[in-house]
Amino acid sequence: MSQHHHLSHRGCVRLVPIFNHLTEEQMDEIMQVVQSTTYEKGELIYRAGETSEVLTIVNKGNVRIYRLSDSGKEQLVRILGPGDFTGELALFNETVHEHYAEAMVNTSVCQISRASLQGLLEKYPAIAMKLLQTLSSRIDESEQQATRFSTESTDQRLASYLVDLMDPEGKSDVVVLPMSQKNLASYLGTTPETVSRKLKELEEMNLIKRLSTKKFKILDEDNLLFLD
Amino acid sequence: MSQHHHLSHRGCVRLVPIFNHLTEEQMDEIMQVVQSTTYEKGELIYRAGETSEVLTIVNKGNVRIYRLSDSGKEQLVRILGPGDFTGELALFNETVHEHYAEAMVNTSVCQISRASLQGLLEKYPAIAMKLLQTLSSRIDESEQQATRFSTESTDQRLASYLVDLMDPEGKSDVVVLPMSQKNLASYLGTTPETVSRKLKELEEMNLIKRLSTKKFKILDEDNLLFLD
DNA sequence: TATGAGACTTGATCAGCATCAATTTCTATA
DNA sequence: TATAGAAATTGATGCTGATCAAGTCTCATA
Repeated sequence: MSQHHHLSHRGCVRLVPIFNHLTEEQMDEIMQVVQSTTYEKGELIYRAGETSEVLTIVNKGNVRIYRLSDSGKEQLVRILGPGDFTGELALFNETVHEHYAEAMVNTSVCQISRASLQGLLEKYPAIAMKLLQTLSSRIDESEQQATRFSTESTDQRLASYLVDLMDPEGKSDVVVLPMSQKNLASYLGTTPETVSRKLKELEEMNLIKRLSTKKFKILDEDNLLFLD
Repeated sequence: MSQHHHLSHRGCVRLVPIFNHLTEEQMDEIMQVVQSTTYEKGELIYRAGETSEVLTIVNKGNVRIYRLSDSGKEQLVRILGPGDFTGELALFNETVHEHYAEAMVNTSVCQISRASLQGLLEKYPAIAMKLLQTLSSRIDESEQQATRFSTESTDQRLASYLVDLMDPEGKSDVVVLPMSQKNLASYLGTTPETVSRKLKELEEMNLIKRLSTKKFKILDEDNLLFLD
């Protein structure tokens, strides 16, 4: 693991929703206690089974969070971008990680220790509220994902995913897959072969149009959500 | 909705992990701000789409939390018992509920408003830590559930579920299904017919033995987790 | 710009499980 | 304890999507 301590934690603190509502002075105070670290593409930030004393916040780059099922199959849980954090389970519950966290590209993160965070929470209850908000939303997303797995067909999951990718303002009907079809398949709980076939089907039904390998135009949002 | 305000909130506050680490005086203080309410069997405590200002803590009884998928199918998310709480998404994020919460039997709950809770969090940061712990664990459970849906067969999910039911001390190898096969099917993302058939298969493989309708003896824990 | 490795596509096959339908068993309550 | 309504079982059938295999395409790098 390559660690470089430098002075640009500023981004981290300023970036994250859990801190960026604070005043300048307060953010400066937080910067005192965060540690900056970088990881090379492919490096693991943590592994399932390890303990840890820190919350990890992505500053620059992307991190792939995945799980192994009891039977050893890999499932992509989510992809972190700048401002997202991970490691809360091991941190708050003082247990081991259940995930693997892997840098997808060269990535810089900030880390804050349990003790420091606890101090901040006591001093600034607003931070706790932000954390509670974020975690509640994550529960919601994860439950929604579970519900989709258990009640919807692969077509529908893929179609919902494409619609979710559209920018919420609806300004653009062009979406770009943020990951390979292999990772997408893992995220959607299917295989790369099936993703490829289903994308083709959706195109044949004139619901989407492929613009390039990873770029698609959404032609008919309503019917995408109404498959079957 | 039948609401009875009475004086026995005591149980609620004493019961929940998020409060029961406090001193007697502190718990008394909290009792001042919680409201007790009862729901009859079958009553909805809240619906998806509603807003709400309260966190709901189960005092006595059971509450079924379920979701509807985009296409309208019902999925059981979890079942609350005494000490469990719900409503955090709508409360913390000031959005609408994404769930339905239904009393499975006559149930009494305590509710605490956003404003009161916020006050408590500021005064007692330890409560925030407990909430963060609980929510982190829930994320973990939900992600694990999603992973099981996406990577494991119905047999395996059912078998894992039975093993999870065993008391963690491993003192007893007899488990009792806490819900109907219909609800279990919904929880596991399958159909009642399939649950029935798979239970029969597991019994024919001598991995479990049915003692009564809802009671099973686990004969071979290791192989239950090693199906295939 | 050549080349190899990984990403994606396409085809053929087949197992798992949903669905529909018909009983049988359980259980709450009169 | 009788009985209706719900829950669970069992059977028959068909579809979805996994798997294996054999390509083709893309792109980073020498």
